[in-house]
Amino acid sequence: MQINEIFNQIFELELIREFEKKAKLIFVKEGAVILDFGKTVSMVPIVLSGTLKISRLDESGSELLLYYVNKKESCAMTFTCCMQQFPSEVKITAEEDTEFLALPITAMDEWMMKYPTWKSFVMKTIRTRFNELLSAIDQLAFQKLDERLANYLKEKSKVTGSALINLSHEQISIEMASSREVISRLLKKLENEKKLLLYRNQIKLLPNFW
Amino acid sequence: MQINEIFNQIFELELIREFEKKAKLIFVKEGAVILDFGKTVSMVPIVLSGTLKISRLDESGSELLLYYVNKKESCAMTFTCCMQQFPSEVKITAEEDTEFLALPITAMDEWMMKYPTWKSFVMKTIRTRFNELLSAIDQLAFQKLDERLANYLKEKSKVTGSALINLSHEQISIEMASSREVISRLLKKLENEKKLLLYRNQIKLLPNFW
DNA sequence: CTAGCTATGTGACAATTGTCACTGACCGGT
DNA sequence: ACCGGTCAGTGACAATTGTCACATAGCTAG
Repeated sequence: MQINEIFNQIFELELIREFEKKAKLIFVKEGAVILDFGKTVSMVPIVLSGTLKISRLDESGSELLLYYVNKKESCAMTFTCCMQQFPSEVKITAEEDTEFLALPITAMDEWMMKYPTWKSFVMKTIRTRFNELLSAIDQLAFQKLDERLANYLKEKSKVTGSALINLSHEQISIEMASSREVISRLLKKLENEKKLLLYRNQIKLLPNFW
Repeated sequence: MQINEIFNQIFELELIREFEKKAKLIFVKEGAVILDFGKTVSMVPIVLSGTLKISRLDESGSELLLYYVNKKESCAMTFTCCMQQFPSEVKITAEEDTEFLALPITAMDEWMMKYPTWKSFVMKTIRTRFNELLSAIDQLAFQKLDERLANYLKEKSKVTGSALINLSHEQISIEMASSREVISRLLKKLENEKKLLLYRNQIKLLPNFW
């Protein structure tokens, strides 16, 4: 069975059975909002295929990309929020068409006790997400926008597994909490340096970029 | 007994007995480095009195204050690092003379299983620290330096419980990953707005500041 | 009291980023 | 092929932040 195939290297069979019994399988289209900022966390997602995007909003509507949740991964902040019934501090969006298991929050605690693999999965998730937030902080505090942009493009390329990035300059500027014109300028600079090619709604990273 | 007094509202007696048996009581002077960036985490601190400062460094030696650990609190990142034996991503310094318990990392896991109050303490710590990192990100991404500075001063004042802040402009600029002259300028502006008074190595926040 | 260190104040200027205004390019639907 | 919308390019300028140079003030050890 599909779920089994995906997780049998990570979790014990018994836990996978629990997934099959208690989790809901959900399919969302690219762009769908799975959990909005401030909403109550009602489940913990664990991705089967596709990618979820975790981002932070401020009052004025600006956005900032924090990290991606890929296949076999989950989001640390839903763990900690849900275990104590707090509203979400982040927004979760489908970066592409995505299939995930919605784990019931009521089971989280029980599974932590019962399944060592689940506990270590939770701990590992928390640790890696902490590090991703620290990395976001590093970039904001210590790097200039051009370095951040290069990094952003590398991340996108890694997530999609392609050197082609299908985004408008405006979308990029939103995810980086900057402005469209600035991003256009910096991209143009990178194009002049022969590191990438610009098209409408698309950027092609050249070998030189890496 | 002292430890009991501090923690008997939070933890079960049996766990406090474990503290007394297995934890080491450590006293450090202001400015002491408890754990340096990249070093192996050898214990989890839990503060009895005073304050620890958690900060992030980059390669070039710049620093950025992340958050404080006050009385009865601990640092989430040492939990997750130590449970899986990873090097520290942050630097821990004594913000003032501080007394803390050094909990043995070997006991963390066992206590999580055995003491519900410990488990919920860990979860609560992780959640609040996540939120503090998110708040740091918010400030870096969405706020200007003058707002960040005002916020920084408020935090300092809250931690020390005083409207007098004993820091040079240079120290502030380091913790905020900015430069001395810029901080001087912004402080001067705040002084002109009658929000604070500037002295050598000291800043006095006025009622108007809040 | 004074020499010397450290802290602060400040003007001038540079670099980075953001904003505004406008142009033309591209693209899908008719 | 044309229309209307979205997207990208660009110059001019503003705002923010960083850097440099130097002056001055305050503190402390001797």
